[in-house]
Amino acid sequence: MTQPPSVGAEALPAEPSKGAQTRAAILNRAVDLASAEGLEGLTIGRLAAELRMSKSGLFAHFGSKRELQLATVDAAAERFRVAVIEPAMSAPDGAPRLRAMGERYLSHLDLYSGGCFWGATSAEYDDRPGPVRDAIAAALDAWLGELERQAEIAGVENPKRFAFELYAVVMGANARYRLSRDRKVFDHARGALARLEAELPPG
Amino acid sequence: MTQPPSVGAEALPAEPSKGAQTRAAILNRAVDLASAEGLEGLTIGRLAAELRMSKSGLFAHFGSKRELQLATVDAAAERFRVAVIEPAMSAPDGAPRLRAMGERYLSHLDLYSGGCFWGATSAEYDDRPGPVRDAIAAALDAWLGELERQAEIAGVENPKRFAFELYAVVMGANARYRLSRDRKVFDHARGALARLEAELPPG
DNA sequence: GATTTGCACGAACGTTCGTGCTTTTATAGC
DNA sequence: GCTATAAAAGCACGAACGTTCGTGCAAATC
Repeated sequence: MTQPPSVGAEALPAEPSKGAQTRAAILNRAVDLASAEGLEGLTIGRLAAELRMSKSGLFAHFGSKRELQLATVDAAAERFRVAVIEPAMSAPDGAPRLRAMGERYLSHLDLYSGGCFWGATSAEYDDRPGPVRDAIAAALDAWLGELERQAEIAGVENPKRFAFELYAVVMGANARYRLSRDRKVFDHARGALARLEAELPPG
Repeated sequence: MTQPPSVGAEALPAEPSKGAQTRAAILNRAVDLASAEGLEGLTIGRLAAELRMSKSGLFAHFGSKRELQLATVDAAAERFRVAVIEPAMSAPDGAPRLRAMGERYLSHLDLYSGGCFWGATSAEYDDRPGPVRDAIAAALDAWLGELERQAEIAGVENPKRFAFELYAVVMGANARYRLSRDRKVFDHARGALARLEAELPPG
């Protein structure tokens, strides 16, 4: 399971400590749970029970529920980055990357049991001022900003509107699927993305 | 304040009893509160405090929190019907009514302090099976169904996709505005609706 | 081999939640 | 104006929440 200590070679991801491993496992589960129940509905007791550890032991990793929530938002952002942003970054700037972003988003939804983390939590916190809301807003702003940048590169006349529309279509697909459980909405979303793509100037 | 009892004239909204009035006032406030805090975050104690009545007195009107939640969903549906559906119904079938629906939705958001009730609660309940989820899903299905019907009348080649796109744009505008508080998203949404409208066949 | 540190545990705290009872107050018909 | 009934309040409960505390144990350090 664990590597023998390779003499001399000090890789930077150097054998995470037990605590760090536990923390990562907690946050991994926390992201899934919060996607389904929300960050407020995410309860320390239930999280601990699912991971078969004590409330207090889990609690000690974060010190407060707010810190747990903030760490969960960070973990979700990292997961999103790995599953959506980074793969799309290998596509060329502009139109291809926009296409990759949309498609990656739609396909990465299958990996969650509770739907898109951001769809669930942004609706939950849009009226609850504080650091949690700020963190969620910052993550979404970053994604919208990237979409807008790529739309600009692609030569769209109104990049902000284009970014909004792409966001609305994929997030709407998530929301609609969660409620109807009809996978046809993904076809509709892909159709909408294709229509959006057709708007891009040739180049 | 109260009208003198007009003799002989029995209007159908016949002087609601005290209890019915109180109940209506409770639900009116409950819709606003749930739009901001969610139907789970909606607490009987807080609702009672805001209406300056006792927890138990308010509670007696519904018998359980679940019944309060269901009644709140119904009240929200009624509010939506009055503010969006009915006014749009005065527009002719097809394209004009679709335009009215989108525009009415966007403008009716200003009436809420906590954003669109359905945007908040559908995300909250999409993973909580039960009658509350069913009621929310039914209300949204009804709206989507109406949009689809009008798109069909307007001669759209794929009414389901058209309805989804209209839904995604206006709901996305709500979600995006709640988080960014930038009213420009409504301009983007109206631009997207115009582009969608341009897709309609002439007639 | 002794000591310190990192992690996790169980028990208990105070608070808030929904809910059930009983009593008081307000309303509406004779 | 009295009375039956409906509406609201008062009070207490059990459960679940986040949080604190003291303790046990294992690995690491000296």
